[in-house]
Amino acid sequence: MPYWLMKSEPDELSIDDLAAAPATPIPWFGVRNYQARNFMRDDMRVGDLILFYHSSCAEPGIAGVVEVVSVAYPDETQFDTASKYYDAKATRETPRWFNVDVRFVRKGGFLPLRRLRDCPALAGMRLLAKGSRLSITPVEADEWRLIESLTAAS
DNA sequence: GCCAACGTTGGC
DNA sequence: GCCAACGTTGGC
Repeated sequence: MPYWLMKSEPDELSIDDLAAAPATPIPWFGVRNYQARNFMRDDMRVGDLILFYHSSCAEPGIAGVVEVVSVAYPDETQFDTASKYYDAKATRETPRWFNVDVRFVRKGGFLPLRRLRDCPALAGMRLLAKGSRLSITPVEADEWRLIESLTAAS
């Protein structure tokens, strides 16, 4: 079972927002990076688990877990001229951008980025790679297990 | 607000 | 296809 990490700015969508409507599938719209899109479109499967990461905020870090509940389908916002995610080059015949739906699984003990960096066994995480800005990254099974244990202990 | 790093665009 | 310019991300 593959594991992932997805970044969200808590001002836009936080773990508490998700926890407030736990059964609701949330379309992960607005991804406008080809690598991140390809992960969703080509590699994500229903049931995959995702670390939910708070970025661009006072305390960045892992805030919880969500799961994939639909395979990827065309991101509706690319067709919406009123959306900031509108893409004039996308058409319904040849959509450019895709999103999966996710659903809340749990809110964990908050695991700050600073603590991830302190952990030698996590040094290889894609998230921590120098200059990495990808909003969706794969997580190795051993990284996932370690993060689970750190989260449980915090 | 700063700035390093990266991705995309577009002229040539 | 190259690459400079520009825009964005995201920690600090």
